[in-house]
Amino acid sequence: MPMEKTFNAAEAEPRLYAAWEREGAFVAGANASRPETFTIMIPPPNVTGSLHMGHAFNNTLQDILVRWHRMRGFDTLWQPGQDHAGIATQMVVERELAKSQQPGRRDMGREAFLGKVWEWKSQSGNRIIEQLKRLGASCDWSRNAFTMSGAPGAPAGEDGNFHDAVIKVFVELYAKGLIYRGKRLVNWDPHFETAISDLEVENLEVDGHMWHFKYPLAGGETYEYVEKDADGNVTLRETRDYISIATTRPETMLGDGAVAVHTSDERYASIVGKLCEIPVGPKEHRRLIPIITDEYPDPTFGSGAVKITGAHDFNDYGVASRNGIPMYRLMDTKAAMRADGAPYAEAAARAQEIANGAAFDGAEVDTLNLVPDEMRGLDRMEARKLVVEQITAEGLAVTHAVTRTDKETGETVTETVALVESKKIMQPFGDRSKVVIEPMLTDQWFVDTQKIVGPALDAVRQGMAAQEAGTFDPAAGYTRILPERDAKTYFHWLENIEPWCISRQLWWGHQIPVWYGLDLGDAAFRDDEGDGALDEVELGRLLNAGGMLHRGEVMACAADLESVTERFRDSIADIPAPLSHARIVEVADKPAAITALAASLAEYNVSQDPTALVFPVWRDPDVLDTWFSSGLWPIGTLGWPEPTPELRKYFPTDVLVTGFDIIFFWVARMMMMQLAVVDQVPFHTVYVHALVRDEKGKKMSKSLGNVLDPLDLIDDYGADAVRFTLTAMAAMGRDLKLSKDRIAGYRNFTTKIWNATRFAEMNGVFAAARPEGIPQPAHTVNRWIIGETARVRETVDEALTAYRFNDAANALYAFVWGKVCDWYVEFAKPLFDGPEADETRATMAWVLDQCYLLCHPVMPFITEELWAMTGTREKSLVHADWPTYGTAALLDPAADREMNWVISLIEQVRSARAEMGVPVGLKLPMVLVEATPEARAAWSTNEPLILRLARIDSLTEAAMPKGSITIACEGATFALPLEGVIDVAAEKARLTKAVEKLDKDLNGLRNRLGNPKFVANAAPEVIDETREKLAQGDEEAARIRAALARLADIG
RNA sequence: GGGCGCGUAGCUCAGCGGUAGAGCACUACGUUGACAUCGUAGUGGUCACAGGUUCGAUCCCUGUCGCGCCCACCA
Repeated sequence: MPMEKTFNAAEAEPRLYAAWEREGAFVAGANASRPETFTIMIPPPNVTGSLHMGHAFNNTLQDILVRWHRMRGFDTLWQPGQDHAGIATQMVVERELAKSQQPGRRDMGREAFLGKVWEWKSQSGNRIIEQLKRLGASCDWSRNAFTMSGAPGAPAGEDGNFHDAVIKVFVELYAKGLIYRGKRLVNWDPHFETAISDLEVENLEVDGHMWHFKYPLAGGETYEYVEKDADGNVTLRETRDYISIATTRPETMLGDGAVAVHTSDERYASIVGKLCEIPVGPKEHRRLIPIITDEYPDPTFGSGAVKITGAHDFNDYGVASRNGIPMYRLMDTKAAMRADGAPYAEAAARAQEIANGAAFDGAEVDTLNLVPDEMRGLDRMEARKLVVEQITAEGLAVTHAVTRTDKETGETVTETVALVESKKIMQPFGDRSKVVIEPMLTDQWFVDTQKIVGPALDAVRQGMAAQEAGTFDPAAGYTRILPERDAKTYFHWLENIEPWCISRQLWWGHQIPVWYGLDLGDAAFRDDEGDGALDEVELGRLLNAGGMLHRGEVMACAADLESVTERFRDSIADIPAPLSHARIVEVADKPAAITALAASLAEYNVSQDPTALVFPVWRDPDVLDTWFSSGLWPIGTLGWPEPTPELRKYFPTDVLVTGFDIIFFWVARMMMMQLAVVDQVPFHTVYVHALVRDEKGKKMSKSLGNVLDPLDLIDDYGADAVRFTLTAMAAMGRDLKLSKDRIAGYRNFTTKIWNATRFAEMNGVFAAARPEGIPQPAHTVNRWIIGETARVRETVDEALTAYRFNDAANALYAFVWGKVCDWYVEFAKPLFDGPEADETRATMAWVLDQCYLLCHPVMPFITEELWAMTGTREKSLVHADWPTYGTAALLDPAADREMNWVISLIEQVRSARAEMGVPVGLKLPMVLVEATPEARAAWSTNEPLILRLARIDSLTEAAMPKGSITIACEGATFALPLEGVIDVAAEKARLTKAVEKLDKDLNGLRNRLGNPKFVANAAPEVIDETREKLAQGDEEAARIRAALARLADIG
């Protein structure tokens, strides 16, 4: 059956992929012929994800490495899987519920909601896997992993043990003191109502305003305010009864705890330590706050005085913490002004006691609500408006004079207005929710990253040092980052690392394995009478303690409730005997716990049976940051904490291929966590690739509408073309601008290799069985192409070893198209008619096989198809043996030189013909004017090829005929007699141009060789090379000059 | 404000001490034993600018000018 004219990717690709899967071709260990392993962990796409260009790029590169190693016989594992993506997934499922008019998350409750998420996952969560298959990704799907597998509530089929790994790590790090809980200022997403990490915040510049307000000094006190210029000259001196404060967020004034000025600021030295009044809120309850000093305020900015709102600003939080300034939370979880707690008057009175020196109880962050009654429940923007109006109305806004021209009268008017500067401010937004993020003082869990960052830094420092020294060893236990520049990003972030907030107020995720109980340890529980029963007083005291337990909660961090029971036994050892026999029972929350305890104590009093006592605990409702679990991807996917054979075999993994955008999120955290947990680096090399942009260099985004969907491209051009394009453009560390033209070009390349095969097939190249081994033909052409093949094999191996994917792709392209198709196939045509037909067929069959083999990692589909079509094969191309022949053994320098001469001669003839306007169809006679014996030999060996490709009908030896074109090449001068056809002047111009160009080059070479310093200092091989070039060039120039001279005779 | 990078043919980019390459685009020609998703030939570059190091610089160093990206707490 004759081959089609082009490869039908749409038909063939799914068929070929299915065949690979049927054979189990991607299963780790399949067909491995050597003991070494090669492992890549896929960066797990989100379950909610669908394949975008970034994935296509990332996975193409991984697949190339994987397929290359697999063919080389490594026991190869490409571990696939998906990330549960806490926020993103919860968001998607909630949206689905809303769309289908189902009850919302909170209405259906946690368990039911999680059921919905799992349901969604099983229905829609596999889309990206199918898409990766279309790309040709050769992952071991039998091992597909999920970061939530094995979690409570997971349905059948999701029973891996990733959850166990995550929980175990949390418990261990907690035990080591590397995870702690604390009330800290965190980034709060008011839409999702959860904390997020620094990395999930994008800071964007927006239009904002800066207001300037007067905070009056307490009791109407005054001071002399003096401003000086840089030279110390007084520029302003006035008596003031206020301190001027600037703010972009007036609503936060309600939570101010102090005003700070710089330690060295002389302007305010006289009022430091005094009190000033926050100019907002009910007049009769204005709060007074102290004026303090700190290093933070910048005396050159604004008035130099800063209001300190510890609960709503990261800088202020630092100042407040350092100086013991109370922090008052003003907003609720939706970032509306708080509506809970006692009325404002009461709260303000308490705040004033604190300002006057009463101790601030940390719990008061949550219990004191300093939002004035009329602002409670308002959106923060509404509250801001009210605050500004109120202050302005009272005349406490700083004013300035503005002159303007009255439109009607045309007069110039000067008026005094409140000073409101319009300015660009940086505002934080949630990267998922896109809403404004609020700094919020809440209880969260943190990883003490400073304590575990050391090994992660050391490992890469060593890896980079080795890389630079050229002594990099994959087995040495360190990690290098390529390109080197990205290591700087890694270092910079890790060296300045902040504690990592890992708790999220979400439901979809790994629930934090921590249980709280009532703190019954100290005075709260006391059996005053010692009668073993609790009377009402004793009970009341206990419950009262329970109700107040903000701080004294007893915690147990353990994998499950059973382990919790054991921990509690320890922690309640000093509790009176009856209670220590209590059973531990999990309840939903704290109020329920108090009720349960009361009931069980009553029961105990009646029964006096210690086993009637119930000790209630409740689990932390928060879940872990998704990146906490994906940070364990390398060991978690291999079965850790179980000592599985896979873990032993495939860990540490080899290479991580990832985008630079998740160096912080993921790479750094994997390094830290794997080192902290199993004390090994997770991979020896991190290959960081750039971003795929549109053809104009813009980031692809839905809102810009410039997104290229890889699946559309695969439909249009085939997966191989898309892969080859991405590979050819993968210059290390540089963003790539993708255009359809480029892909079409590489699609043409697939067609080219297809048609070279088609040609071979039509000429009986595959008719005979392939002999074993590498052919050993006699003809120069065949010997030459074998050498070229050996060269490209070496180039591809070197390029892939160095992760220079584009070099590999370009070398293949240049070889297949530029050498095999352009020359070898053309040379073969006449050879098929001659005595070398057999050896040429054998050589061509071998060469094409090498093309399939070498191209397969980049273009797996078409090569597999051609492999199958062109012979009876022992195994599929996926598992065929990667060529290992050396270049030197297959290179024939004489054949090389000869073919270069032939090619150059043909090119010169073609060029001359085209320039002289000789019709392509016209065959010309050629005259050999003079030649060295080598040139004569080269001619005679290759005569049929030259005649054919240069379109010459015969060669005769004669003196230079009149009116002919000169072809000067190494060792020979030829002529194309074109009397009457050629224009002597044109030929003269052609030759003159050629000789001038040559002369220019030759002069350069001569000058260099004439420079004694060059001869003295340059490398000997460079000098030799230069001399050789000069000699060759001189010879050629001489021939052209001779031709010119002859032309002159004619002319 | 810090950090990182980039300015090479009309476009997109390789190259990074020995005198400049690819693809696309463009021009002319073309029914050549596979391929028009093709072939042949060609046009096109003070390698941003200015200094320095060197026998020699697109490549290394310094500065300038343009352009990106990342990080950052100026109220």
